[in-house]
Amino acid sequence: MSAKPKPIETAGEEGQKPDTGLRDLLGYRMKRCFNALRSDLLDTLEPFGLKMISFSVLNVICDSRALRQADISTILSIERPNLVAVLDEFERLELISRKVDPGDKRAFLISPTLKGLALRKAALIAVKVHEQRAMADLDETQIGDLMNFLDLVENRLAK
Amino acid sequence: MSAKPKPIETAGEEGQKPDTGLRDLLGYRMKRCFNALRSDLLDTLEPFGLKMISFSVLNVICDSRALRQADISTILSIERPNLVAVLDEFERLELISRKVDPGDKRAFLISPTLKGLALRKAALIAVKVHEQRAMADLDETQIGDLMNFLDLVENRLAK
DNA sequence: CATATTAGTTATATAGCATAACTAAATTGA
DNA sequence: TCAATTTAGTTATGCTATATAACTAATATG
Repeated sequence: MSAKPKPIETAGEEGQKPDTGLRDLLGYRMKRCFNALRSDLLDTLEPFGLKMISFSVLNVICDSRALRQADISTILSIERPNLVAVLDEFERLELISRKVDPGDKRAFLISPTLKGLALRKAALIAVKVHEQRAMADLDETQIGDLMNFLDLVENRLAK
Repeated sequence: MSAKPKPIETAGEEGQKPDTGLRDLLGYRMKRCFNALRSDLLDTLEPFGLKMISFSVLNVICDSRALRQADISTILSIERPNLVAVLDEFERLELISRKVDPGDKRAFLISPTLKGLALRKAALIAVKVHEQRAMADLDETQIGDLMNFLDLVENRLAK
């Protein structure tokens, strides 16, 4: 199961990738892994004109209608200013609509258009293919464990 | 396998974090987790004047002496241009020395100074504390599994 | 109603990653 | 041998992602 290929690495042997010490660190492994995943995901999203953030934003908008911008920020843990350009672009492309909240004229209610819903559907399919490729060496149980471990670390560090 | 575990999501129940669909995606969870980890790690490294990349670079230099810059780039999977400023700063701070390779006058051999070795040692201790905090909810086996899973995903996506 | 808070925005800064193009030195191969 | 190619390091530059301060307009509070 967990049989790790312990590399001993006492002396003499100079491996081609002497990142030995760093390999013990979760942060280092996660950075490497996330980087590979991010790069592949960006390639996957490129045909849809989406990036990581905009993909996430579009998904949230499509899953729960009539959110306010601050809600989206909170849900995705992104700063409000960083959301504005994404929504501006979405609006320009007619993927979403901004409607003034009748009950609070400061706020906008964000809703997906049919075009937005269609784009998200298509992109999500592509992303799921990408994910299956990324996790091809893991079985269902391992995938569940991995997801769970990531949540545990994230929540542990949550301020 | 067509039975999608769709949580129906008709009406009424409005979860506080409706990132439902996204939660199924490894990329989304990993991004959130990595983000939390990265933020905490940056805080950890700040007293040492280090960032994620410079910390990694310093570690590699301290673990295997007399590397060329291109070796460091390859080991850490970073682009050569992005290494230059890091090494310039390290040199300025007298953490490393650049010596022309006698066998190839184009190349520099990078070695840590005593000051560099000391800084890396101190920073590594702090990082290990940070890591223990991050993984406090995981036992040894789970940590090993998590590391392994990350490697599997990274290697699967390696071009 | 005066004050404080909130929603969205603008401007700006930093970290990380990536590519093209340059120079000097080494390699190649005709 | 020497022209052409490749390689090591560098410079310049751009983009994505994240973060903060400060502004405006509207709302909430005391």
